[in-house]
Amino acid sequence: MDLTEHIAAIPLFEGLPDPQIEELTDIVVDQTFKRGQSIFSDGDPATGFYVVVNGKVKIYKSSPDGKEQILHIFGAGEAFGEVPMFAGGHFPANADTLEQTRLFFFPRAGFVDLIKQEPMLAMNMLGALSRRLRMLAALVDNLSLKEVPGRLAAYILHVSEADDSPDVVELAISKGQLASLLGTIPETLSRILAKMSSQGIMTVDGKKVSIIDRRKLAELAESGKLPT
Amino acid sequence: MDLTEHIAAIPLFEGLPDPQIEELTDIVVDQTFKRGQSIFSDGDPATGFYVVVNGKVKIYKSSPDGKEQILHIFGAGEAFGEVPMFAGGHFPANADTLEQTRLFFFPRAGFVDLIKQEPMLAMNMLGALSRRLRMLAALVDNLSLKEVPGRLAAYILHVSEADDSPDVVELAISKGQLASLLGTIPETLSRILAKMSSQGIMTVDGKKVSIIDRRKLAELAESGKLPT
DNA sequence: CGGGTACTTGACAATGGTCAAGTGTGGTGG
DNA sequence: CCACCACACTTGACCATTGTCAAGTACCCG
Repeated sequence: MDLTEHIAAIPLFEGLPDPQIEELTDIVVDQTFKRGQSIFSDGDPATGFYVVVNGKVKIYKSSPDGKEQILHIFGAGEAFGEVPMFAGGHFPANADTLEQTRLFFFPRAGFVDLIKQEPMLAMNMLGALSRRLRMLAALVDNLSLKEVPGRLAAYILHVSEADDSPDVVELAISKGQLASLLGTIPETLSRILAKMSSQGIMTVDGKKVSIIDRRKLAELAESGKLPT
Repeated sequence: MDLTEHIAAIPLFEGLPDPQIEELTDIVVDQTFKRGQSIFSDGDPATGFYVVVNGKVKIYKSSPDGKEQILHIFGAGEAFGEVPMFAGGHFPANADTLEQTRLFFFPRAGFVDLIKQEPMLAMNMLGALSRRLRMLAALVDNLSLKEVPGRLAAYILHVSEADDSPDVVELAISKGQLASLLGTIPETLSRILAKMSSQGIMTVDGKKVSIIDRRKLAELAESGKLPT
């Protein structure tokens, strides 16, 4: 699979005529990062945006004392770092790889012109940003209106549903990262997993979570509380 | 000031050629809401989006037991409810007026076509969504990584800076709404305002907040803690 | 077979939410 | 013009959730 095919396969570029795909192929920068490397940091000036070819990237905010809140985790085919192209000019958060990751970097120069010429590209971009807004709104909802057990329940259900609702789901990320995504710390997550297991809601074995009582899980996700 | 002028003055439509402005004038629906009315609810199917002519609108999520988290507050000239036009099809949150408010409603039909024809409109829309993402990312950062005093400090500074940094700022919203915006409740906000006053950081008189020690406020906003 | 990282568990402290009871204050109607 | 009511805000006592600090265990990678 060569560069052009890779680029044509990116959802963001779906429906783009071939000449434009070629144009993108000319400007793309192919980069590979090792696990745990920083791609950019909050406040860095942005000179373009990225698409994940393979691997995983976390977008996160961090506080002076080292705590992190993950905003998104992006996998193959997903774009990130577009916001500064349309507002600001500097990245609004940090990006690190979670594993070895291959990225396509598209320099800003010229890309904006391409959008202006290609309504399809603009629409795809609008769709991508809109979905992202939806996700962030859901995150705020969770952080602010649910307690940790509720957030965890919602997450498990979300993963299960995204995978056609099997009762056994595999966590794609480490528990430490999951804690950061849920806005808590590993200790708390660990305790809550233990409590949910002991209450017969699910079983946990490493990264494998088996849902036993989906109804109780759903209740919990609706801001219900875990009985003591 | 007639409809066309109003529409031409909306930032989202900046740079649009006159014929398109006329087109918008033909499809716009002019609506007026009283204070405290619901414009749409989380999950409602969306048939278009809105622009605030005057007044104030809060966009918020709410939990089954009635708690609310405000995501945004929009004033004159700002658009909201565009997300479902590009992703989903239903609103991702609730919208209520905070005071008597006049809105322009733009039906979805035709609007998407207009975007495809007018790169300028697409760019404006991308800018609007990008700024919104930035704001939400900042909100998540605050909710997750700062305690309430820090969030309040950041809010006060933000308002002050948006107004060219005067030392006396007027709260645009009620303290109850501010509590919801900061992800807390009126009781807690009240206590923290009292504490900050007694520590000589600022004084509060109704909706008027006078910043006394801007340095301490800035420290606090950087995730510092309020000394007991 | 190390050695470090990830995870778990325990005891403790504290932020902030709940419940309850005031204290204004502005708007309305008598 | 004043009384009254609703509503926004404040204050106090209490307690639940969750973060902190400190060990200890399991596990993966080299």
